[in-house]
Amino acid sequence: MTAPLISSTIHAGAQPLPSDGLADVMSQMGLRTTYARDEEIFGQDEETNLVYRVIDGVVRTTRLMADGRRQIGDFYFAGQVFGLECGQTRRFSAEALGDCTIEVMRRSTLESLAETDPGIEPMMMQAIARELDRAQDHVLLLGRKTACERVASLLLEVAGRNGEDEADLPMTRQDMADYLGLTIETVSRMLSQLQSKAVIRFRGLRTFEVCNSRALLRMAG
Amino acid sequence: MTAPLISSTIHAGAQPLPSDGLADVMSQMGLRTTYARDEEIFGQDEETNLVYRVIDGVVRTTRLMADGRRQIGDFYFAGQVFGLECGQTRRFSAEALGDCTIEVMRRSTLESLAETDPGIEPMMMQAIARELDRAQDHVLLLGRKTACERVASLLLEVAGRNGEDEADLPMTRQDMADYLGLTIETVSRMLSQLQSKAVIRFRGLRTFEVCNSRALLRMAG
DNA sequence: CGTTTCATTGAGTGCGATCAAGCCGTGTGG
DNA sequence: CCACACGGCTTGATCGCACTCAATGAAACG
Repeated sequence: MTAPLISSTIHAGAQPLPSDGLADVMSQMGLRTTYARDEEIFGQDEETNLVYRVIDGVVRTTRLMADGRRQIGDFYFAGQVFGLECGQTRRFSAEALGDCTIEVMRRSTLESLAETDPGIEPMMMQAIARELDRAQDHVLLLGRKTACERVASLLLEVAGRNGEDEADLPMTRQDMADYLGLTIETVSRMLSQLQSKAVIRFRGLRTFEVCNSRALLRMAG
Repeated sequence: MTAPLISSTIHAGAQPLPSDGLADVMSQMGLRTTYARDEEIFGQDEETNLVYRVIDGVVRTTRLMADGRRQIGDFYFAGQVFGLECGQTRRFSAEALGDCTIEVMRRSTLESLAETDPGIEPMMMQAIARELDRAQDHVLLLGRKTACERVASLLLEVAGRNGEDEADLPMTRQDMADYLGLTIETVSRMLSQLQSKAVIRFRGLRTFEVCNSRALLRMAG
């Protein structure tokens, strides 16, 4: 029986948003900003002197190749911290999927807090650890899963986020495609296919219901 | 001008191996073990109570899907730390590519050191940060690069490792394929193609020379 | 109502996978 | 020493999944 390498020493009280320790600290210090749909929150190659947290809305991090090919690194939902990087310059840009409220704080503030509070650094580590776990799942998805498995995996993730039977896709088909390493047409076809197999059912373009979660889980690989 | 979030407070002296701060600590405490080719160093779902460092040889981390599809997460060369995870159980297994010497230490030892030495935790963070950066590069490679670009990217990485004109591929074609999300046949074809374009030239099956590094860089995307 | 943007669907193509044969270096036993 | 087997790699032929190109449908918006 070993203790976890990283464990928060600050415990959160009741909170309106899903939270981790780092989010708690930020909520005491951060300034709020709003961003419009597709507005850039930070750009590739900018300095990493700010750390962010989603209050409302959804954020994506993206990377562009010279010829315009785009890869989405991750999506960040309400309560999640993003933009905490270790290097000097950003490796991704971040944009608002739709209208967003974001909390910002200086990284240096976090650092000086860490000098007196020994609980801060493990928390930052945990935030990065989550990034790493997700990136590694992403690698398996992109390296070895079929188009159908990729789409099913994303739907599972989104559906798991709000435990209800109805789930909301906050991103466009293009965003899904750029996250899954596919094209919009393939994403659309796989969604239709999953629907024709009665695994999911779409209510609107962005709202779906999981009809057979066992099948969806199996199809996600 | 902001200070880096993570900066080592212990500076390495002259060392025979490429090193980071964490490696220095381990070299004072770790026990050495040898592993034969393809021998498992740790397995998926094991506890994460040990941390490793490559002394000699090369290590790969791999992930298997239920039906046997394999994805290699990364390769670790002499001097690099691996197996430092944040969760309780391992998300990858690790095996020796060829015969290997590995240094092992208990994670709990590292943790207790961290309590007295404030330099340890930033160092662990840096080790994880490197993992994250590499995982994110890997995501772009798998999500948006062509077969040729993927192979070129890997060759660049390997060639960059030893600055000489001749570089050594420590892994089999199958390992390359499972890292790049391709098949051995495609890897082989791309290597032949790069050779026919006089971008690289093979001396043996595992030894190549970069003839046109500009072209290789361009082809890596 | 028209315009614009986003999504679906169809037809055809092509990149990388699959299936299969052969090559080559290495090791083993006669 | 050669004969043979074996594993790793290459090359060829063919297949099929996902991409591309194109048309249509469906919302959102002025």
